[in-house]
Amino acid sequence: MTRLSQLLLPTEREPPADAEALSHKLMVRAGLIRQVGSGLWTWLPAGWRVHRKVEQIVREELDAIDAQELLMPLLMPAEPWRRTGRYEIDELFKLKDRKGADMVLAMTHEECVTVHVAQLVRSYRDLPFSLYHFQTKERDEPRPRAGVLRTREFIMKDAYTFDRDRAGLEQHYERYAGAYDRIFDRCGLECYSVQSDVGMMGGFGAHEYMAPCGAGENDVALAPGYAANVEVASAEAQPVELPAPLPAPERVHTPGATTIDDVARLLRTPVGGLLKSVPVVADGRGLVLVLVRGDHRVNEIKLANALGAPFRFALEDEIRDRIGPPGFIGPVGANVHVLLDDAVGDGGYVVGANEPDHHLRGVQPGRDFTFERGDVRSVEVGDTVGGHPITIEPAIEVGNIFKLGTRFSEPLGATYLDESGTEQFVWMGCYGIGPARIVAASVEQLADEKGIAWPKALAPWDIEVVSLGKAGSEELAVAERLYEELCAAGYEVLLDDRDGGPGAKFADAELVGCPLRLTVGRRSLQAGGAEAQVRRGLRDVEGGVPLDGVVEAVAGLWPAIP
RNA sequence: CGGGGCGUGGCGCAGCCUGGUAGCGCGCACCGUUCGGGUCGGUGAGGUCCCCGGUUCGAAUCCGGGCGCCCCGACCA
Repeated sequence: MTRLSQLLLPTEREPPADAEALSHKLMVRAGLIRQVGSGLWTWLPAGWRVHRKVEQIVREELDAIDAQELLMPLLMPAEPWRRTGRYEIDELFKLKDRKGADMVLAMTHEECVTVHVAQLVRSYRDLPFSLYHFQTKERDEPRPRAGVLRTREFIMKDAYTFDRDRAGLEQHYERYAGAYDRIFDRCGLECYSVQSDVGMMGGFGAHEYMAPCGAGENDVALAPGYAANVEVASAEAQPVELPAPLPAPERVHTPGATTIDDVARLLRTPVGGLLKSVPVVADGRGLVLVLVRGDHRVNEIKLANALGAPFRFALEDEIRDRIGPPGFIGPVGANVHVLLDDAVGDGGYVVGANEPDHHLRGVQPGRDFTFERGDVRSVEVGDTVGGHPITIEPAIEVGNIFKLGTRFSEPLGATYLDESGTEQFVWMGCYGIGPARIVAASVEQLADEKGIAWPKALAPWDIEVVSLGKAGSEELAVAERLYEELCAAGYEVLLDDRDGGPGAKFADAELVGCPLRLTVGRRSLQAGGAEAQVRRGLRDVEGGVPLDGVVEAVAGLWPAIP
């Protein structure tokens, strides 16, 4: 049913009072989604059409790389989650069935799929293969937000690959990376594949697919030929004008100057000429003094990777006992291992003197203290990659791919026998896409002040035919005819056959955002046709389209419409 | 989990401070009007004022407790 007079398409003039994000406001206003509870949303008919468009693109591209679609349940026994150590995750919804057995609502399906593979795969002859499904995920998020961008229940396409070894996994991974590029491209989304942190899942490598948009939750560092999550990004730091090192560190009185800014002001030194001393305690390594330039910030993820272990910041007492008075600590003369950030260059730096109210200046790394190097700082706007300054943009993660290795096959016993009859663990990869996020990101990226401007690939309907006449009018009769002909030609068409003023109809059409609008009114009928307007950019098509031969005329316009 | 805010017809809000008949705009229904950018006029329907308890002759309003929702941060397998 695509007559607006009968369609449940509740458009609103005003956005919900509590909406912040553009996509949240517009998707509600355009009648695509409606909230049920915190992080819980109903997809109304128009919204669901868009969601299914995305699903179908994903499905076609995955089928094209020989992935096999199946469907696993949402509700499952807790047992496999205990075995993988993930039962304790706070976001996991836990419940009991009537017999008192522990159950969970799957937040992802590694456990489920691996249990099957453990049972079904016997031999290297059974490998490799890959499976995927579109299934609801349940996650008890601490803070759902921004409409459909971060919810407690959502549909995810999750895929899993199964190989006999690492080389097989690498191949599968590359095939998926290719499919993902094609998917986001077909969706008309601006999207970057960025190196990402493997996080607590461990694993052997991961990429995130990031769609830049204002409502994004992640920050991505971008330069020509470069894109990375700021969590792991590396770049060349802007240089700092530094004095040469003094023949020996000079002790200077800096009463009460416990912050970088205090010291820089007092000593008239650029902030980048100070070294910030950050004492941390790393698992298995003990106390480590991390040094970054005064104008830089320690990146905790990069630091953990550089240390090769999780860490925590040192406590005041530990600092006092092992190094010096907090606020005045430094590497010189301290009996502590030093990790020096890569961005620290040559020159005479200012560091804490390890005694109250004093700093040292003219300090030269290497001469005055020994150190280990590491890239542990967060990149900043103005840093460069390959000579190009980077920008940092917010982005929404619309997909990810992840080399799991044997993270799940080991605890769940997914093994096969190789040619020699030796039992081996299956090597796995996992690959996610959130269709709802693609929808929201598309709205964010392409909307204008009038509303949503769908790309052809995602639009709920290809064409909206607007009749400006009331019931029984010639305008409506003509609009009906165009509608029938275009439908018969294979277009998805929405007909605005409501009794209403032109203003309201145009406003709704622009809000809902179908790529092409045909308008049938008295004016256009006198000109012998229907007016045509491309939604993106609101470009009027010169001369409109004729009443006889609309299908041909639209077919002519269609390829040029974004 | 820390911080802030909000719950009053479908939506957006006022009223609360200073207790006394529950209001406005939009939307909706009907009549007329208009008919190429959210027409105009009239009539009308629609509300447990989030819930429970307390104070009071009387509570949307004051007090206590609870629930829900949003935003910022933390978190995000």
